[in-house]
Amino acid sequence: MRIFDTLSVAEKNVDTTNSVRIYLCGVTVYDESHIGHARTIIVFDTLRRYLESKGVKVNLVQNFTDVDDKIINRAIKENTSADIISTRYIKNYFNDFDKLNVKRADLYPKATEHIADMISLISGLIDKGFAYVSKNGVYFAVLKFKEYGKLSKKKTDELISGARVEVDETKKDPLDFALWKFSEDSPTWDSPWGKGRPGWHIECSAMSLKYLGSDFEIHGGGRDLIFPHHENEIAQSESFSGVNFAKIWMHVGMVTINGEKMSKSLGNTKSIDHVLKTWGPNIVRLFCLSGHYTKPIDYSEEILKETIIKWRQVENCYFEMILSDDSKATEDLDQIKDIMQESKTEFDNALDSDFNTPLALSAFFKLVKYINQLASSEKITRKISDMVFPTFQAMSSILGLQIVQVTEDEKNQISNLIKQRNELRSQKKFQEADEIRKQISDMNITLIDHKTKTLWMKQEKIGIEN
RNA sequence: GGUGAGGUGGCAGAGUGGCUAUGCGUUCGCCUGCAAAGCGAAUCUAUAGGGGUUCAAAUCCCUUCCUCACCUCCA
Repeated sequence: MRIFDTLSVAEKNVDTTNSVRIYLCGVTVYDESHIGHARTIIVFDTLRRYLESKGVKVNLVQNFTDVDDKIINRAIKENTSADIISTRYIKNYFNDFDKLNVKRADLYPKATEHIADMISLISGLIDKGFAYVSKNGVYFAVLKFKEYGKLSKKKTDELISGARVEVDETKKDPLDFALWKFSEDSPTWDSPWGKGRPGWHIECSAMSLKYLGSDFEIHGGGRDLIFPHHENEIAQSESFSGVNFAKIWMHVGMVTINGEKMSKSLGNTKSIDHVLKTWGPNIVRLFCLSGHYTKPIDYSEEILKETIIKWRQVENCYFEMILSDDSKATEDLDQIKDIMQESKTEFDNALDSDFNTPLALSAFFKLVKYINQLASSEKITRKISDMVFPTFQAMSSILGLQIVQVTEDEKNQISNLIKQRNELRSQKKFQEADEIRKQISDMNITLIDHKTKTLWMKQEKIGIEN
């Protein structure tokens, strides 16, 4: 599998001989998550599912930033503690992402639980001459790290001339960034240099080094983290360890709305709670995977509505398969097998080639469409379904799609009602038949009358349609 | 201003030299008691503008215009 590496500006092979270690920069827990966060996390969830489907062991670590000025400000505003705020939004995070069918990472380290690791990393950097103590805190001396700017392709002299660097007289150089900030206001921790709290960047260096080592396979996050966050992580980590940090830097494009980046500061976000209520998890996942992960995708009702139609086709395909029977239709198993395998090969090849999910989706939909074609011409049989179903399931599962499940009781109840209805239809008692259809539709079941049988499917309820 | 990524049919979105994906939409049709869903056919023959290289370019080179992101916290 090849993935585009931001650092070398080229596709690189992911080494899957041992386990694939992935560090994903998670969220700062001071507010609800939005669909921008969801995209990045769904991309990595799908990547992880794909690798695991190939039998590759994945070790995914995703942090929570639970010490930060934004959290503290929110706590002050609500007259409560930072701890209560971060706990609340971590809970909120899991609630959202469980609903989005995102598999839990192997580990969710929190910054506040790794203060000691950060302190020892900072000490190491001071000892090696890369960091110094000043009046306001401990700073990383950017110019000591010769390769600074290699990820974001920025030159240090141009950065200095940029006027927006924080003015702080106590720093030796305006580019230097804080590893530890002195503070008397809670929350604070003791350190060899004085009471305070860690800078943002050091937490990811400390936690990734601790759990994944100094040269793990993939470090990921949103594109907006390239500078300064990931640039600074590289400076810290490589200065400390003396070896190259992550092998591949994988960055996910932004979700835009009306062509503009979705962000808290612009106030144009769509919360996960909102999109789940409006579109549901499957539509959101399909949407997030509908463009190549390196490019921006635009959130618009028009596109999301289009996605509903695609999702209905998947549902249709699923129910056609699970409810197929031994009709006498002629089968050409070999041809069907070829089409099925072709679709899966295309799917895998697309993902192997820089995780091209839109191309993979088109391969998946080729199979879906083909099955629906067979079904439409009443050519689908139990044998065909049994053959195709595992491949369909494999792809759905990699994409993290979940079709509404039905119980045996429901199945029996529905097939009884359908029998009654068809009886009435054959007697041309259409009004009564329609009443039964209404009854069935109240159970969220859609009927499809084929020539020789009536198919039913339990469709996901999509908020916007009601 | 600097750096990076882009500009593909009505829309979304693949495609790094030749075979011009895929999906949605639109029109007509099949199926149906009606519907819904599904399916079929047709439609669109697109590659920001201008040059160039080549037998051949969306794909390579030059140039103009435009968009977005980052340069401050951000997924």
